[in-house]
Amino acid sequence: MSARRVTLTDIARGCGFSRATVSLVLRGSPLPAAKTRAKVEAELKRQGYVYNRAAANLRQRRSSSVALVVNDLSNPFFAEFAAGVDDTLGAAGYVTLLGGTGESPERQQRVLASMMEHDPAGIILSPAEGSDGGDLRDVLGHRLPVLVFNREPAHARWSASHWDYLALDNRRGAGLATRHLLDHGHRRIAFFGGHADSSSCRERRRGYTEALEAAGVRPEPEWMIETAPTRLDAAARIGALFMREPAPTAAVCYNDAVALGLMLGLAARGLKPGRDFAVTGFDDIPEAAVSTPPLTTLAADPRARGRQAAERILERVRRPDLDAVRGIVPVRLIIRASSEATIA
Amino acid sequence: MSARRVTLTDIARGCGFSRATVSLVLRGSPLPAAKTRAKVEAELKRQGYVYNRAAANLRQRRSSSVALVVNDLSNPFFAEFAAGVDDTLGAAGYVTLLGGTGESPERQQRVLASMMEHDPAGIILSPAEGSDGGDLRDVLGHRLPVLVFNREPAHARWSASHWDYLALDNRRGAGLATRHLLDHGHRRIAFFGGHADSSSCRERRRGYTEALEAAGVRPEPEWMIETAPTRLDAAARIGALFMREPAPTAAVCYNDAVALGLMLGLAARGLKPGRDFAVTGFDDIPEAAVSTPPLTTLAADPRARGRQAAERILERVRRPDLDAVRGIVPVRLIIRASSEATIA
DNA sequence: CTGAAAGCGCTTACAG
DNA sequence: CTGAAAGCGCTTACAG
Repeated sequence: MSARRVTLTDIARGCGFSRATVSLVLRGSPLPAAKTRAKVEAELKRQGYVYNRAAANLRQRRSSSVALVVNDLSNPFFAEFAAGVDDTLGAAGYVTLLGGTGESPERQQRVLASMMEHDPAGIILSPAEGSDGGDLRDVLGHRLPVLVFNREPAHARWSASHWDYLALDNRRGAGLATRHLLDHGHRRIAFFGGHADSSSCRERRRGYTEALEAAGVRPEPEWMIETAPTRLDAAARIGALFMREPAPTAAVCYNDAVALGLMLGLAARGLKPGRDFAVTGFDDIPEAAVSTPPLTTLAADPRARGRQAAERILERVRRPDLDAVRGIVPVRLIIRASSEATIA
Repeated sequence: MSARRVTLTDIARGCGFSRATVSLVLRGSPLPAAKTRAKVEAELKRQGYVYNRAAANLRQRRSSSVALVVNDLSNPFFAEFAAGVDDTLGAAGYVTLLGGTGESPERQQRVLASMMEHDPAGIILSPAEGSDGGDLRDVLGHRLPVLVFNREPAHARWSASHWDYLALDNRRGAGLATRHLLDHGHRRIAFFGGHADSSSCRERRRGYTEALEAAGVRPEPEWMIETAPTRLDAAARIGALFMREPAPTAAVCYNDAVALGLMLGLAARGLKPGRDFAVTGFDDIPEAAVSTPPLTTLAADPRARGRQAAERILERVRRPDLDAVRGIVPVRLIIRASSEATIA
């Protein structure tokens, strides 16, 4: 099973050249003579040589990996994002170091510390909910290009730094959804789901509030309802919408998972979403197209976002002097039956 | 931005001990005196030292990574699997090297070659469709613990080797679905979707055929219909089911994506799945629970499979002499409305 | 209990 | 055009 790994020294011995010459051949230098190159290459093949990139990186003080730390890989939005990141990194000759945090800031610290020991060239981080900018700074240091995706960690120490930031246009997206419901005649519109202390939830609530106010509708604080951003918790908290008469006739949901949970909860109460109550989501996960009824939502093309994030990080690896950038990605409204409920 | 990284030598200088002593402290050896340890640890903190695991691995001839190469991360089944793998590897102090192949055997060869240069301790591979066992052997060599998940590559050179294999009980799963439809009174049952040359499709077809025969129903070759294992292609090929009278009244589908595509196609023809035509899937992806109607399917808990795969690989890393194992994972039938169509 | 020296598998000036 | 020597950041016998 485990014979010793073939090294450059074995090749040099095998073909009678020095290790330096073999190294030059390996990396395609024009220096070695064609005849030398051919002999070395034959020997490489003969012995089944595999390049040891870790050793090369150590000597060259470079890195050929980028860390991707993601809050929840089982969410299709982040899985697509990860696929996009890996596409672009792979094409550029980098390998992706994957780490999942399961939305736990403590676990995130451990994962990041472990990543740092593996010396990545840069890091793409979709922070766990409740991440603290100071803690992140402590573990990531000042030396490494970092791109933060999707959520802004709490605390100013972070924003004062030189990290890139890429996020969806949450405010405008929620505004689009809210206006869409207003256009269908709704006036009593709730904002359902999400944790009020997460940056994306705050921004979406803001877009919702602004759209209401622009239409002359006064936002009702009781109708901003917090839930965990999951289907289960959303379904459990649906009662909060109907505490008082008159109840809302529509809800802008924090994301698709929440919207799907809300639709299940409505059905359990004998209300048919899309007919008796209008619902919108956010993310356009695959389930949105096949739910009952299909879900009106906002699409952001997470795979393309992943590619964009990876390109940006590679850019900063090549040019560490580059200024940090805040990228806001447009989202587009996908209109489906869940929001077509009309007002009696 | 980029001051030099702090090394063990810097720490040794900073606190007046030798590098050897600092190294012992770092790795928690009992040799250094408590007082020495305290001084070294203070200096480590003061300078913000980060361990360089690549250098340590080089010296120790060990590896602290495991490669995870997956055919399609945007498929929630594999995303969950990846999350499970990463959970277990992370808890054991390993980092996950992620690589996606997009179902292309050529790209898979490139990704695997790149992984090999990063010297993983082992590799978990969910092969791209059409993978060749010989090609895999060429790039992976004989030295590395390998676990193949979900699909069996073509060619005997592979099976003669010492790789672990972990797959769902495709045969029994398809048999369960087929018997379920037979129990509902169906006799004209198609097997819809998948590529006939993939191992999982062959096994599922076999389970289907055996269940029919056990019930005294003769399988109809025209009703084994090939498609790409995607929603889109399945929807496009639905006509093949209705070429000839009498047409089937039910279909065991290769997987959930195919089943969802079939249901869309049925609806487009004015047939209501679950009332006019019975459908079953395979995988229990999240969409299965929220489709119209909800999809009867087979569940295999991909996250638990990922953990299982990672544990197995770590076991073989610790004990390279271990014999290869073929693990067949049970699946369970989840009954939902899509299969409740009754026969007139 | 601590330190000097060699070595993991590469690359990089520098001679020749 | 090719080779001998030093060094990347660690660890590991071996002295003392």
